[in-house]
Amino acid sequence: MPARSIEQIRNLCKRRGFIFPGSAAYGGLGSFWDYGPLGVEMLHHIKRAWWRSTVYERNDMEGLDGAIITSRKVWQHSGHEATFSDPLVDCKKCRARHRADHLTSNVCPKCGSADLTPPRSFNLMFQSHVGPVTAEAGTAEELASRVYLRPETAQTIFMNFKHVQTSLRRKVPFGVAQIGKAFRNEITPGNFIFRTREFEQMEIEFFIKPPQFVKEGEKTDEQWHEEWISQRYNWWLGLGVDASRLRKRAQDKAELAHYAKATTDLEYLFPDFGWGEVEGVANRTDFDLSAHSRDVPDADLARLKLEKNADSTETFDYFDPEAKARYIPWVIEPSAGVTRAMLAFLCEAYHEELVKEPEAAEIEAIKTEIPAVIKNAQKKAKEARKDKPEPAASAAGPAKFDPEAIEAFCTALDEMAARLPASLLEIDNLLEEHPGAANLEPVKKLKPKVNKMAEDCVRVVLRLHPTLAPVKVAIFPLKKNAPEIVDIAHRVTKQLSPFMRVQYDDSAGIGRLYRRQDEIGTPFCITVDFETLENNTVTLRERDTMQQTRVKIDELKHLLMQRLHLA
RNA sequence: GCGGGUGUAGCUCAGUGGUAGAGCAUCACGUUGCCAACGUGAUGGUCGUGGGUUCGAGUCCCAUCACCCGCUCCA
Repeated sequence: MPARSIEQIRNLCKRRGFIFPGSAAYGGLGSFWDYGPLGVEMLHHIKRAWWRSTVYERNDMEGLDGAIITSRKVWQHSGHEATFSDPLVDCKKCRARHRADHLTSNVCPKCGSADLTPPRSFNLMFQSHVGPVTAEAGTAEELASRVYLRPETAQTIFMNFKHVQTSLRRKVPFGVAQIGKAFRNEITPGNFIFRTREFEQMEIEFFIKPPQFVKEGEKTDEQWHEEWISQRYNWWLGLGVDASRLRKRAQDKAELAHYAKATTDLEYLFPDFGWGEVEGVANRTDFDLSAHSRDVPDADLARLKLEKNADSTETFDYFDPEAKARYIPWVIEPSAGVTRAMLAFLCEAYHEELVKEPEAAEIEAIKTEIPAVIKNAQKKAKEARKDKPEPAASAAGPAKFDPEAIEAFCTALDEMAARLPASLLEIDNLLEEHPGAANLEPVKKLKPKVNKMAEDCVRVVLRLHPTLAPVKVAIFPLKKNAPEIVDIAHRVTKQLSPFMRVQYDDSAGIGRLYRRQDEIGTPFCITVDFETLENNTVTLRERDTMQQTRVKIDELKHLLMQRLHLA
């Protein structure tokens, strides 16, 4: 069972050095996060896996790394400046939100109240200025020096379409991949690293023939779109996401962005907030390249609802030597979030498992206690049903005791109790999370007992795909007071270090050392023991199965490189 | 931005106006022959921040910030 809540992931991330709150010493800065030693490893692995699959393993892709700070003109002509910045006012009384420039007076059109917030600019782009500027906002001088932190990496790919095409002598169809940071001043960030104001994208602009130039037997824009959707979908599955928690969802007409002919989102089923977009694959047509081009036929401008671009010095077209024609290519854009990917992979990998049989006597004690809890709960449910006409469940909030929830809770608890001890973790979770369990006194008494027992018998393990694991191998001496064993453990560490991230640890008993590594998803642990002294073999312990095999030290590197997909 | 909640040691939390606490974690020493062992000791907190009430504030009041939940928003 993957993570039950984002909170679990957030705690683990902080405790074990994946992700820390940003600017923490000064009280934190809303929704900015710093990636710790393990987080940065994982980010690198995600990005490398993406780059390998989209650039190295194809023959029709090139890479790019564009500047983050970009001319204001880029975003004027891409359409972002206009669509990203409305001055809005809120009515404090009825909470309706209106565009300030649509108001005819200082009165809310909905309820007539004059109690409005001052207009706030909802420009989602972070801006700055190049050079020393003292000019007042909005003046020609200020606008001339204004720059934006890119809100997506895509536009810098468009700006470089011709550079890449000519310098690498590419023929359409081909694509350009970019990984990099993007910034959006989101009104409502949240859900840990799911929506943040600073984030990282992995984007591809794949340039293809416009429909009218597609010949018999060549792929249409729709076919390319489909191909990329399935290509990208499979990438997620290949890195360990279960198909039951990953879906393709085609956006309907109303949802589509102004530039897109079609978009399919890849969504992951997160705990707490459910399906969330981790990647979008859009058919952007020739909108973007046309928008940045100087010479575009009027008919195309009209079709794309674009103004003529007098600022641009370029036309982003392509001479097709076969068709002997010049055209502005269409674009398929697979655009994934690095940080969202990390959250999805962590949620997917998080598991709590029973690894020890609980004490039979304690299980019996709980078994006898549960029927009493159920009986009491049912009594409460009955009382609550009687009280229902009371205003308990009114606008003030949900009732303290919801009879239906309580009954559902009782049914579930009864079923689980029959399956003890195997269901210990489920019961622990049920007592903690089920709405029907809230506020019940006997539950409050039972909870710590179950929780304690569960904690004693459980291990937390990140079943990360080996490619994504921040630490690949941990190396322990079985006994840290045996110098000859410690010595070999150090030597093995040194031997493997150039090829993979390894961790040497001798600061606890062997069991604890294993658990620590399980919690950060280390696929393999190596233990140097007394047998090593006799025959030069070590114990190789696997994270997922906890099984141990003996491996010759000489063969370790080769074996690990294979098992970790490094060779 | 609105409503509700939370904020005390690295983590989980206790502490209802009178000397800042526990468990876990971390570190050191000893012990330890494979899945969260044990002993001894140590480190660690201006109680989110700022103001106020009070002889005295972690505790009461005001403001502010951050996070969580729900709205709103999300080209």
